[in-house]
Amino acid sequence: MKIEEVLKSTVPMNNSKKIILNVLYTQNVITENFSEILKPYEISGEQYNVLRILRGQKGNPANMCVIQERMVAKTSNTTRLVDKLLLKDLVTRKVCPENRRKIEVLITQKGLDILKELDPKVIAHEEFFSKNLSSEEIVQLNQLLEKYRNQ
Amino acid sequence: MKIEEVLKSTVPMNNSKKIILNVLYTQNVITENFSEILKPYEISGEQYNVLRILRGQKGNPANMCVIQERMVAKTSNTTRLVDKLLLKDLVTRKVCPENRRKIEVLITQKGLDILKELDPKVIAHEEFFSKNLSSEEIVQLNQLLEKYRNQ
DNA sequence: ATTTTATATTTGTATATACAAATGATAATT
DNA sequence: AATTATCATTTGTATATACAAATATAAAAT
Repeated sequence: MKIEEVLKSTVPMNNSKKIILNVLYTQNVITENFSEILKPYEISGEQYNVLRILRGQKGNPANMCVIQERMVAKTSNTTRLVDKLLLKDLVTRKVCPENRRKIEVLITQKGLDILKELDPKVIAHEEFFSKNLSSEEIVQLNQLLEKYRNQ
Repeated sequence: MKIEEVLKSTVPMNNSKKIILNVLYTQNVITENFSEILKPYEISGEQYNVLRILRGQKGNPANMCVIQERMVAKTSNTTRLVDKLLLKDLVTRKVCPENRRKIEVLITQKGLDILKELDPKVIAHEEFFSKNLSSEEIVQLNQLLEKYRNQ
């Protein structure tokens, strides 16, 4: 559906505004769809993001600032996100012995197990949308978004 | 910047995942940039969205459910958004005489004045990003996002 | 050695969002 | 006419987010 129909726009809008609304609305659609997948596991999208970052570390601990700079939403409060994951035993947290300002966060086996169970569902989610596009269009969309962002 | 660089990804990712992350990250960049514009006016992006919907009504009142269905984020709590706008005298709210379940929300002159003052800044914001693309690319990006969303 | 600056993280607080339940009004059914 | 169903909105509550201030440690400067 075109963005004007989605938002039942009464006034015509130019293509620059349409991109903004299309990106915002598409993000909403993606996020809501993904939340449904995560619901049975009782973790939020942001918490999932942290777990993925930790798994990507391949056994090495990540500090809070490393997690932060790899998050999609850079402004979210990493401390409290890790708090939530800690309560569910999905991560461990300890003070870094070399630099006691830093915190070392590691994903637990339980965390890895949940990610493993989620993996096929996450791939299905990604393809649920991208299957509407040809492989050329997929590449093109990524390029256009990256070009669009570059101020 | 490519999305892998932005998120300092250690593991390679396929293009379907890249689209998800590109959309989510681009939304964040747009929203943060726009919040800066709105900051001096002390309204949030969602509140601005409501004001735009009300102006689009061209003098006709909008009910809560009309506002809701035209919002970009359909899940936000319209009642409380309108509460905030009411406190700042940017809208009026009264019970619809024909159907007392409904609420009629109208933008005030003060609301219209703020929108008018914001208009050029909003257009500049839209073009700040889209200026990176040719007019063909702008059309293409809109088409791809719309096609991508269509399940 | 002490002070200053920079870094890493946490905490406080106000606001926003998500979702279910409650309220009140109208329409449909018996 | 009374009951039930539907609709429109609000409210309660728990959680999330945004942003500034506080804390604690380390490094640099005096």
